[in-house]
Amino acid sequence: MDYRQTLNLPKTGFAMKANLSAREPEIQRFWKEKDIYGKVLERTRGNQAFILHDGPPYANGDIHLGTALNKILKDIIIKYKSMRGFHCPYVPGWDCHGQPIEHEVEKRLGEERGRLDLMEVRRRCREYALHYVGRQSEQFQRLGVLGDFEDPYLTLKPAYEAANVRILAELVGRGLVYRSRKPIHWCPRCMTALAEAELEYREKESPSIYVAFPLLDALPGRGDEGAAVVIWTTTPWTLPANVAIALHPDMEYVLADTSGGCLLLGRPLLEEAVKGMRLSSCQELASYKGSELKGLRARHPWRDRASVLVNSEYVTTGQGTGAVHIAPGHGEEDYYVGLEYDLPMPMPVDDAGRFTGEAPEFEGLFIEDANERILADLRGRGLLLGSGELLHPYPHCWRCKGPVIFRATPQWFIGVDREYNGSTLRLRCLEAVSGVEWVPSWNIRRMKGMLETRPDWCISRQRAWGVPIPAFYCNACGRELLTPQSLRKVEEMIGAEGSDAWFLKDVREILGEGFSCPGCGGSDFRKETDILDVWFESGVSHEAVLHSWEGLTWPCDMYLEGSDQHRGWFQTSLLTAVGARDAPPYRSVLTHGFVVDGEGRKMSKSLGNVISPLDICDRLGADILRLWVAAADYTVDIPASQEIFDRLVEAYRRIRNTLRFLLGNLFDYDPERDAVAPGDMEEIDRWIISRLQGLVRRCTQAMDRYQLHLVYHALHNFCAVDLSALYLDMRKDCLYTFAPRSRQRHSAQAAIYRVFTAITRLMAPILCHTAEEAWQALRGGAGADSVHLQEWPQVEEDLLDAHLEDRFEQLLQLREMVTKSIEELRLAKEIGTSLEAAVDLKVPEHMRGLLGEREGLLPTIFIVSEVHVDYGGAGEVEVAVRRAAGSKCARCWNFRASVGEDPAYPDLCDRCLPVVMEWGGGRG
RNA sequence: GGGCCUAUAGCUCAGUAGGUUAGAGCGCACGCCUGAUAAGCGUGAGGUCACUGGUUCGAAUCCAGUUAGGCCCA
Repeated sequence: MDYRQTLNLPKTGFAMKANLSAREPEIQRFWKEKDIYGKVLERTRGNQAFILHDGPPYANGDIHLGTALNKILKDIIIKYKSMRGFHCPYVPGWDCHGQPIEHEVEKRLGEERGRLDLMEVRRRCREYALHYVGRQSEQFQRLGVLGDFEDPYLTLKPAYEAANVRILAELVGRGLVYRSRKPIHWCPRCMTALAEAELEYREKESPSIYVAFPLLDALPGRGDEGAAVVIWTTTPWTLPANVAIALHPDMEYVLADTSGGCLLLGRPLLEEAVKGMRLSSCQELASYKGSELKGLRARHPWRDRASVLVNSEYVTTGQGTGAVHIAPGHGEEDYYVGLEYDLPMPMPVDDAGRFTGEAPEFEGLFIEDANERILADLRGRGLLLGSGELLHPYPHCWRCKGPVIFRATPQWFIGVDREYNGSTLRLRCLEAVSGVEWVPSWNIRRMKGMLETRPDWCISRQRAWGVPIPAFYCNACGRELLTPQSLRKVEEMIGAEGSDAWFLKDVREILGEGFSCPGCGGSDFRKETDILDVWFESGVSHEAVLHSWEGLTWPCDMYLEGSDQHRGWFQTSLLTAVGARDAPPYRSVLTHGFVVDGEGRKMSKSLGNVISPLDICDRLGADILRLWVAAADYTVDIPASQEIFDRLVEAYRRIRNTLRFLLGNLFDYDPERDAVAPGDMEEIDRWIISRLQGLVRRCTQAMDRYQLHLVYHALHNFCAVDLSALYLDMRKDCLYTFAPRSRQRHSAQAAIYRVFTAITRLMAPILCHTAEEAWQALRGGAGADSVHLQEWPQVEEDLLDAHLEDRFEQLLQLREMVTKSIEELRLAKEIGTSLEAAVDLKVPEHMRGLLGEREGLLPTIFIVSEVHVDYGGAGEVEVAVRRAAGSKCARCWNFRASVGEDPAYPDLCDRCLPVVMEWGGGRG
């Protein structure tokens, strides 16, 4: 007879094959239909808040692994905190303005470019940004992220735009905003500023010249020998704007008597320079350290002012003479040297790249055309020591393809060292940083280091797509008008109508009456055309968002972004918050590393090692991606590779099958009807319940420290070892073969029920879809609550039984010896399954305490048919395994002497016989 | 070149305050089972703790340097 149907074999609709790519969208629909996000907020309303403020990704392109990692981390933390009872509204946001979008739109315009007016460009940029907001929103939700996706914050919304002006007004009120010049990339043909991303680097042939700057002061310890310091440059046209010559403080400089005169050159570059200038003789006279020469003056080729020798770490030994010509208006490094030494910044070049009256010798000439004249002039003065041509990579304009230049233009700045109320923004920020919790903790070093060295913040951009810098200029005297009062007017307007209004309305419409120039008292103004740096825009998100969505708080509890944001959003947010609101906008800052490949190298198209999160979702499922996030120690680089995902899929399967098996054994269990209190459970069931408490404790501690990978490992280990390899394997005999309503089986089921309902909740923040699917499966689906509406499991101290666990630890050690012995027999082909084995233990007397009362449990622990214990052992435990006596019971597969005792059921053992009788009776 | 950080089995991670033969899971190899079955179980083999030097009775752990890699800056 086939006794299969008399067994309580597992039954469940929870499929072994996950098919996540199809199932997850269904679960997400379920969340949406039931408004689970709203219900979670409802459940926690009135509780303490935990606000994670979303850093806005840029609305350009599809999400990549890094963006996915970031959003999943946030989502896991929010789901966990919500289950812990915190009120966690999550408002996702997008960075919608800025040069990359404008550049993309312009590229697509093609022929139309140039014909479109500013407003049309802005309209198209807006369309473009909103398109990608929609797209990324769907992609984020596909990852299982829950949040207020119906009403996200967008930096292009009027209310958000107004916040920029509000913060700016505060900064202006504190005297932190000023206007000054700074060199930027400039295309003299298009007459426009260019961003780094708009540059195309190509080879260019430039003049390569050596120029003598005769020293006005004597060298230390020497008389006046008419010595000259020699510079090398590829941009002769920047020489009229020269104000200094930079030497490396640690480099050695040689004074040499040469065929070209008495020259000062850097020692490491001496040979090359002598060759470059074709000098026939060169005799060393003296040598100096760069730091010794600081402060000496040289004669400028054309101006009355001296060119002063300064020290700079920027000077390299790669090319040139070790003496670098400095024109602060024509180079970024030059600019910083200028700031350091408080040098003047002449700018004799106009918008069209022509020399102005500031360089009368070359006035009217286009810079490239002037090179020749400059060379001739220098030669005439005897200052040109050598000239040639050089092919080198040089930035070109993406539009007209011509070479671009560095040119100082007026910009707006936030001064970090301006004093107000007895301190500066820099110092206040440094102070504020100490009150913030940095995770990992060493991030405070990085943040402080960057704050200490950062320059003033240039917040203006010569662009169309963004929020205007709402300044006015007096048409009479040119002076700017930017006051808290004028800004309030603009804030009102932008808040009501959006930033387009700035461009559409004239000054009087915006300002109204009552404003006059602080310089000349005039009342005729024009508008600034620059817009704000997008970093300023995202930097005011705390102001724009945290006050404006229900339930959010200022400051918030956490910012969570990649470690690159120390220089980005963490810092810009801190500057605007401390500058305008006198406090940091966040209580804690958590950072993660960057995604790298299996070899630890960064992901890049050129390396061909890029993995798309959307592709992973389609092929493997979002839960696999979430498992990847949870499994990695994200404080450092996060590796991603095919192999890693393969391993994660295996791990996922293990967890899923464990859930499935648990569910399968609960098919006939009713927690109301069949419950068994832990105190009444079988010892083995109390053991797994106790182990479960340890798991809950470990997971809770790890989550509280944001150490997700410890949760993953703990959960996986629990499923693979405690449950699959041990508890469930040992308990199958009871679950399958005991009478369905027997006390022992109910005890096992009650334990399994507790385990199941706990681990599904433990994994819910991470495997949010799978946990939901399993949770629904337990209740048969319809009308069930979401697992995300459940509370995080609590450690039940009274169920934690260290003594019991210790006892089981010893039993499991015995088990290990037994399984090894069984394996020997199996290898010898004497037995197959362990139920074919009988075990004889010879143990010392002192083990009677451990084993005496548990002899009946030993066959279960070892999963064998028979165990005999002899307490007459001397020292070591001796294990002997032999084939079990008796015959195999056709139902429970144990080997029993009792099989065959009942002629009506000759293949049943005495344990199965009554169960079958009852089963038959129950059926009849 | 500068700042911050990382390096433990093929993979993901533990390794508490320097102290026995460095752990886990997965993968792999071999075997078992066929009542978790595109599952489950057992046994086993894998590590010069990146490298070099130092401190110490003793270093994966502390210090210095080197190499490789990441982020930011130049």
